[in-house]
Amino acid sequence: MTSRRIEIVRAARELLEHGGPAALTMRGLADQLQIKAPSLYKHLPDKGALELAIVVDGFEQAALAFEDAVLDAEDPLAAFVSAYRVFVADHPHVYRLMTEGPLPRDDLPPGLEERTAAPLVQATGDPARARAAFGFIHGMVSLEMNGRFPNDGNTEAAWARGLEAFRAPSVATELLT
Amino acid sequence: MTSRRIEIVRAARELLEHGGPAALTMRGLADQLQIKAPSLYKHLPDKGALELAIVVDGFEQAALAFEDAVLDAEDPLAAFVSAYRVFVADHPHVYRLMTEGPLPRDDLPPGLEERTAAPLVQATGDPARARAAFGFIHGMVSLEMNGRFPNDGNTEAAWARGLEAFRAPSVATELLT
DNA sequence: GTCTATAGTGGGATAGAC
DNA sequence: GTCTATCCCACTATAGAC
Repeated sequence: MTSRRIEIVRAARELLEHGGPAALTMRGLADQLQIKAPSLYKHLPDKGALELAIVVDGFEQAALAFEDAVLDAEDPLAAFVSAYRVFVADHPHVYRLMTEGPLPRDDLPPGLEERTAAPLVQATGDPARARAAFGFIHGMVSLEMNGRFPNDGNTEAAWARGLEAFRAPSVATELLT
Repeated sequence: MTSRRIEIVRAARELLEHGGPAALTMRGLADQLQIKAPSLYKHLPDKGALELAIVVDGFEQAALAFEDAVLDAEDPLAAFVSAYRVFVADHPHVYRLMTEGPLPRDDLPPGLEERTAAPLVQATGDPARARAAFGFIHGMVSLEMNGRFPNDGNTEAAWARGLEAFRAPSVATELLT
């Protein structure tokens, strides 16, 4: 029924991923679909709805990837970070759209944000540590994405430091403190 | 001689800070200065040069603030973070311009980037730890700026965790390990 | 579901006179 | 250093026919 809408959103996402935000225009999207721009408005109220749909898709895909990564992992935080970095590397512009600017929480499917965050909370074992880890991970991928780090060995070393700092304490470690 | 250019850049910065990136247009800037838009092009080649000038100003101001904060501080990392958060809170849109997208390194005054980063390297005592701390700090301020965190107590707790994790080891601590 | 035609807005930038 | 006049571009979105 609304399968046309799904096709449109998927095409929009490809356009965004390949050409960045500047490439995501109603005209360009219509061209890609070999229709005319005004036809899009039969399926979507406006451009904001299109961007929101891309963001929701992104969160759903990320949630699945994170859940899968943490499941049965020996080191859940390392597994989470690895999955996170893959997601960002594969869809940098979608990630930007998901994280830059305010999040339209009221328009997101209920529970989606929490679901996406849950694997990290599990991997860190503590809400405050999860938040610190989230800051670290988001900052690192953002800076990497924008080419902010020299290409020496220090970036991987920095990742390792962060993992060490925010990993949920193991039983053995807890006995020692 | 080029004092007019300085006035223009300052007005542009105010426009950006108060109205966000959408408010920074050549027309709006001209209005603010009570001149006509084409006159701006006698002082600046194009809009890119204007944005670059704002970014350079931002780095210089940040470098000064960071250097001053770390100087003689009992806890240099805490002092650095505090100064960093103040800078971002005071100039969020300038900070965005400075950090989103690639950095035009070749057009920056030589040494400015290094100078801005130096206080953090000093406060962490190690390049890899500095990079991890930078990731953490940038991620935290970005997420705070975009209203990504619930307004519970966990955000300040997360800041404290990060400080603890990336602080340069004190002599006393080193003797214990 | 798609089209044509078009409105309406806003933006960056140049030429050439004063 | 500023002006007027203007160009050219791109975009979102609507009305109404097929």
